Formats: sequence, C-alpha cells, structure tokens
Amino acid sequence: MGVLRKTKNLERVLAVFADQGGALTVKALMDVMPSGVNKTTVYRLLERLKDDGVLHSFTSGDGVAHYAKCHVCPNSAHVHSHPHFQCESCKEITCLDGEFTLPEWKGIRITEAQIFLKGQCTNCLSA
Amino acid sequence: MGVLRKTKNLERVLAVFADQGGALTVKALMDVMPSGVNKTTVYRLLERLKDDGVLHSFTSGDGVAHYAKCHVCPNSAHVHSHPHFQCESCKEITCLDGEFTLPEWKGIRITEAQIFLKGQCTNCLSA
DNA sequence: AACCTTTCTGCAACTTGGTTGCATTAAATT
DNA sequence: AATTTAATGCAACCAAGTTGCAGAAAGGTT
Repeated sequence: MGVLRKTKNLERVLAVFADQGGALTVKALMDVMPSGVNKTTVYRLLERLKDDGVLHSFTSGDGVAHYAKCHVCPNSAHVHSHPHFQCESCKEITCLDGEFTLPEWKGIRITEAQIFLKGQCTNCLSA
Repeated sequence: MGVLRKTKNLERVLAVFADQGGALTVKALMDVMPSGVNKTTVYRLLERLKDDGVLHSFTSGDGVAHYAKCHVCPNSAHVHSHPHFQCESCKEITCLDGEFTLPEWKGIRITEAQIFLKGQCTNCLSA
C-alpha cells in the first residue's frame, strides 16, 4: 500500500489534520472538506493514510471511528494503545501520552488495550 | 422503568444469561433464543434489564454492543468502568474485576473510563 | 505533447447494528 | 370476565461503513 499519488483530496485531508490537534470522525471531516467529495473516497483516503502511518484510528465509546494524526508516537513505531480522551463539554477528543501500566490478572495474558476516557479538558475546566 | 411483567421472552433472556458467564451480542443472544423472536423485542428487553441493573452493556473494540450479567458489582451499586477482556482465540468476552487506578494527567479531570482488553484467556493459554 | 498504465474517484447499491411508530397481543389487576 | 397497561411484532427507517464497477486523473515513457 502506501500513499502513491498526491491528489487534490489527499492534500485537503492532510491539510485538515495538519492544523487540527484532535481526532475527527469521517462525518466531521466531510463537513470540513469541500462539498461534493464522496464519502467512499474519504474512507479510502483515511485507510490509505492509516496504512502509511500518517494517521491512526480508534473507536469512541459509541463505536464510531475516529482518526487522528499521532503526535505521540514516533513516525516509525506506532504504539496505538495509548489512551484517548474526550471532553464531555466541548466534545473534543485527543490522544493522551504517558505510559500506562495495566494491572496483572492471574491466568490471562493481555496483548492489547483500548482505552477511552471521558471527563473535562483543561479549557473547559478553567472556563 | 423497571421489569414489570414476567413474559416468556424475558424469562428466556434471563435463562440465557443465568448459565452464561460471558458477554453476548444481540446477535448471539438471538441465535440462542427460539426462532421467531423479533430483534426489536430483544433490544427492548436488554434495555429494560439494563435500566433495572440486571445487566450492563459496553461496546467492544469494533463498536458492537455487548451485554452481560455483572458478577463483579453488587446489585445496587454498579460501577461499570471495570475492564472487559476478550480472548482472541475463543473470542469470549468477560468482565474483569480488580481495581484500576488510572494515571493522572495534568489539567484534565477524568470521570469515566472505558477499557477493553484483548489477549489470551486461561483456557486457551493452557491448551 | 501524446500515450499508456495504474491508481483514484464517484456512484449506486448493499450490509450491519440499531431505532421508531403503530397496531395487536398478552400480563396483571379488579 | 373486563379493563388497563405493558410487551410484542412488523415494517420502515437511520447511520456508519463496505463493495463492484466504470470513468477520471496522476505519473511515467517516448
């Protein structure tokens, strides 16, 4: 796979994620994109960028996929088990860095963790 | 709300969860139920049982809802932020008990945690 | 530039998980 | 048995996401 051709749509998607720290749903992304762009195309672009390591994806509590540029992981070695955090006031979703040591459970071996946290972000707490 | 009438379907659902430790999707539940039971009915029964504190629900990594009888929490005070664990071999999903202390992040306040873990369960590890 | 190849795009149709409105059926109460 | 109210089934719907295919656009080659 990999990003092969620099198309208009690809550049637009990259531009959106460039000046956007948080995570976006496909719907949110489409609202920002020029009207007329097909949703299938957007889904495929995101998939492509994910394969390429530019974006990563995760699902929020209700199961909707979110995409974000990962500022936490080095470009080469993505560790996408980092927690994601949604502010319940402003709804913004961000990636949290910081190591996360899971407790041990006897008898089982854990290989992957999907962690989705909710609460209040800095901005909304001080507002 | 609350469970008001002891109907055939309600008893069947309860029976399924009674001798079943793990969590079930609606689809899995319907496969076990006698054919002819409507999916809307099942969804409503599950919702009813959830309101009643008999079951709790959570979504797996891919966003599909799962329902389980909670053996962990006392009947009265459900704390549904406990982790859920899926064995990648046998696919069974269980609730994990045990306290879970999240790290602190500066500036934000965390009020809810959805944690979905994957790995190998006891049975599959020893097999 | 024209040409060719391969990828990208858009459309329409479809799938899956879940919800809603409404008329009918069946508990529970008297 | 009659009444009341909740539960059920149906059909239609919705949102997120996927698939197959034909046409458009990149990028390389001459």
